[in-house]
Amino acid sequence: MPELPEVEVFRQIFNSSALNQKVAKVDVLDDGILENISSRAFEIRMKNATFQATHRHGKYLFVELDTEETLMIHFGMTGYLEYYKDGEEEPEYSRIVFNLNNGYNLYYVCPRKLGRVSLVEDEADFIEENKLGPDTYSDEFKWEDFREIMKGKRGSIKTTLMNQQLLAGIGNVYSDEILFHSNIYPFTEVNELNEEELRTIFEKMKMVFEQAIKAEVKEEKFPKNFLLLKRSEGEECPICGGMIKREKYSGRSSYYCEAHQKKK
DNA sequence: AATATTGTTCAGCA
DNA sequence: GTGCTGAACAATAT
Repeated sequence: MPELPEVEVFRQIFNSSALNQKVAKVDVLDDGILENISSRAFEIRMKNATFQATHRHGKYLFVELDTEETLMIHFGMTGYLEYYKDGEEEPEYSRIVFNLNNGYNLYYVCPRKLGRVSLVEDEADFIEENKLGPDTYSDEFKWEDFREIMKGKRGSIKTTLMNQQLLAGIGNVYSDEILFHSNIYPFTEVNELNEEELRTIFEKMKMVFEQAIKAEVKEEKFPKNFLLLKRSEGEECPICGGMIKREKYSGRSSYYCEAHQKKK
């Protein structure tokens, strides 16, 4: 479930491993992952490039190269990165292998092949072309911006939070988590929420992301009062002891506490 | 064997 | 234009 915190942790792992390394050779094992570029062109243009810097926007990871291009990585629902010394066994479901000059390999692994990788000219242009909203964990993203985005919206708060064109980075799991800590029922209409409730959602969003990144998105390191450890019908709410319910919405499961996230 | 899972995109409809 | 729903994409775990 690579949402904003997972991608941020992937970025940090990338920074402490592959950053500043030079690509000796790239193997594309499945060209269905590549977007707008052939595997042959990708392999040629990546060869001898050096990874210079990383940025994240929402669920997207960007790696600036020393060529005039930027590597764009999106993880879909099941993607992740692995970094192993050459000679060790290749992870199952590897789709792209970056052989590096330092004798290590960086693997883009994606069992369900819903991720996308591409080379783009410019990160800012990519964000604009894809009409992505502001990154919700950026320091530049303030309460006033959030309030402005929510103004006049009609749909449910959960769908609105997950709309990448409004806000970049929140998916199914973390939208549930944010609303859980905000004491708000996920299918409340945005226009039914008052300013105080919106403010709470904004604050909890920052808190949830900060905690998740601090925990390196490892289950055992999460605060014990997090819903994502209890995503199953009938579990006990770690905040109030109420019952955790599940509701299907457009093919996705939402979990919430019946007792402290009441319908309006 | 059937179902749930996860993110994005798109078609069809109100 | 906005928002909702379901389907499609892929492959696995239960």
